[in-house]
Amino acid sequence: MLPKIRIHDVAARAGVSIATVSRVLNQSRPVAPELRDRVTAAARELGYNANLLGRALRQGRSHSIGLLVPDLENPFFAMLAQQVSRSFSRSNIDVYICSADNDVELEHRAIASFLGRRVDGLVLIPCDETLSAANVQMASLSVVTIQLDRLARAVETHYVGCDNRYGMQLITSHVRDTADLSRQPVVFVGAQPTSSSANERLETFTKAFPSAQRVLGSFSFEFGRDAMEQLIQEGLRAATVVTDADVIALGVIASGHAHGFAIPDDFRVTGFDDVGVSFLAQPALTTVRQPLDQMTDSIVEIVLASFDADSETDFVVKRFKPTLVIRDSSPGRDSSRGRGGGEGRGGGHFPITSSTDW
Amino acid sequence: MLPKIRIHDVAARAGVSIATVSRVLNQSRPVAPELRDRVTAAARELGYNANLLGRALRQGRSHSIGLLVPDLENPFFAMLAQQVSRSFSRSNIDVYICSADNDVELEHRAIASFLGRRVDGLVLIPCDETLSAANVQMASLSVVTIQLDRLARAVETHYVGCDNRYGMQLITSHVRDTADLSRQPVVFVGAQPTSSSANERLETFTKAFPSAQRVLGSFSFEFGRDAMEQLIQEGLRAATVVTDADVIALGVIASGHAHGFAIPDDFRVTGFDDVGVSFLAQPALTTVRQPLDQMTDSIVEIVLASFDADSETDFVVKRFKPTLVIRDSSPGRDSSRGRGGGEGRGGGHFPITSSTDW
DNA sequence: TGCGGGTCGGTAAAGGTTTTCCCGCATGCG
DNA sequence: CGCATGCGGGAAAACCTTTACCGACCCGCA
Repeated sequence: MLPKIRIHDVAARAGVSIATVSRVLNQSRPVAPELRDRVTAAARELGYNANLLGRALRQGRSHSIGLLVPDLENPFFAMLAQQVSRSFSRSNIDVYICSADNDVELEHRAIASFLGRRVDGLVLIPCDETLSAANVQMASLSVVTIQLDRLARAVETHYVGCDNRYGMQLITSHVRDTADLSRQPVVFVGAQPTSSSANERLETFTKAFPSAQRVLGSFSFEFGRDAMEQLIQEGLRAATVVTDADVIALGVIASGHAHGFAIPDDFRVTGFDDVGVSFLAQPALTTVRQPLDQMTDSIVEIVLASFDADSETDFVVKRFKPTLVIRDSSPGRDSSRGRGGGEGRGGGHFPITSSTDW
Repeated sequence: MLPKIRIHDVAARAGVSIATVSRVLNQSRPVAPELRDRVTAAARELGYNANLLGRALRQGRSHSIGLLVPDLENPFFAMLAQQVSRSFSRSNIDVYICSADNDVELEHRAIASFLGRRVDGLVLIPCDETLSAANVQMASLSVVTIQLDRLARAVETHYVGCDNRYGMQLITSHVRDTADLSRQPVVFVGAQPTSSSANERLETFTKAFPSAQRVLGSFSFEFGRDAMEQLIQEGLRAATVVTDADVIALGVIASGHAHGFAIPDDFRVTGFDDVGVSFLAQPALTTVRQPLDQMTDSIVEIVLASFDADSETDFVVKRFKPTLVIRDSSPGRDSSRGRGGGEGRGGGHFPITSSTDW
């Protein structure tokens, strides 16, 4: 490996002091044009790449933030991660992503590392509403911390997420309006309420359908499939299956198909999140979409604001309204459009999107 | 935010020198039991968290590696990223993930940042076989660099991937063995050969079916859908659609369904990668699976080896054999198992897995 | 009792950068 | 012509840690 060139080498080559080099490269103070040119030339010729450890150590800022997700294989978190990076790419802040692999212990290690490396901010999607509290707490004591999507309530931080209750109400209203509940009773298949999102969605569902059967597990394809498997085993032959995540819904649909049932004729199914694949499921999945770009843009805003304002500002809590996306897995009353579904998310245009007043 | 405690503070509290504290915390030299206890106690009480910037600066090692993926929304890369993290989690090396968002310019910035932060290694999935070469080159000059899945041939580095030619041959043999090609002619839908994976797969396919029609685009659901849309528009009514990625295949299937075709009766479809959702597509997708865990384990091995061996070792090139996973989108001759597909990847057991001698 | 060697603690340097502080020079104004 | 001011450059401190080096002490042995 090539010997690393230090700012000292550039200074020597340009025949100036290291202070001058630093000033030129960071434009932190005006430098005479001639020297400036000599320095830039020297830096270019040597292929100088500043040691960001030294810089960060001196400045007390690393120009980076950490993003910790519970699990990258969950397409919703992958989308979220991609979108966070994208929103920050316009600033000069690097985003570094870590996966906690759904393990509170790994989550702890990752946060400790991030803090040790002096990230300027931390965006966390806590694994567990209660067990992650200590981890989030640790983070928030050292650096501006934003909880995303999921919230460990025990500790006060900034929070950006969607209004899960509202989202689930969109679903339950839709179901009530369009399904024949006597023929297709409502069943809930969702994650255990160990995360705030799951909690809020489940709670809202239960309020709407207090006596409905509920099967609880994890946010995964496998659980959705297994839960449906179980329901069918128990003799269920028709239902409106409300889930709290697209990944689960996709598992449910797959299992339904595997047993020869028709969707939505036998089982109507709804999801949550509007993950990439959902619009090309068979049939395309009715779901609720979170405005990810707005959410992640507001994260950038919070982080940047925290840099200027040394003054202790209040914690920002942003809950974005999701929108209902009706597709064929649970069609609306005017389901006259046959087996449509070619519209997709590619063009960004969805013909049927309700945003019911609240 | 709390004022950060430095090693100096711990030393003061324990009534020892900072050297002693460092020695206790890193176990770099024996320390008298009594002092040791005083130090650990002090560190715990103060909640000391070492500044890893200072440590890295001094040691010349950051105990971290960077992983750069082209796009996290592509579930294959998300899987890969998760698996890389997992393989490294047993070592004491942190994995930091960045997305290049399919942009060679962003890829450059990300690599430069990683290098500036003095990562101990870099795992790269280059965006583009040729355009990324300069970026990979830059990385490989400073730090042990491993190209993963995709290869920018122009620059010599370690490489870990799967044998794409072999994988595509598994597919083409399977197609030849099981499809009625007079009724369902072969069509290829895949990514432009701007990445080595796409290139190798396309080339192998073309060798097997020189005169087959080919539609080229990008590794995305949307492209798969649009390509199929186009084919149907052009009058295609039945075919064996070979793709070079599951994401594309899923788009193809969706579009086929949208137009009322039956799969595999009208269109047989095959994928590549065996991404999480593929087994619960309707019908479950025939594809080729890469042994991800072996691949990422070997990455860890290469990185660790590069630490000990100061001697310049040869570049490691590992191509793992993928395995064919036959499912219902392109069933084998003995398609007696109805609409099976409930087996999934959950249990890790796949009844039909061929690993043809080579 | 004296001395050599081993053990362990402290002091200080080093790692690469930014930034404060100071100094010299030139310019402008009185 | 003298003084004040301002601009721009350099020396050195600071950020936080690890580690090489030194010195002190203790033990055992002669």
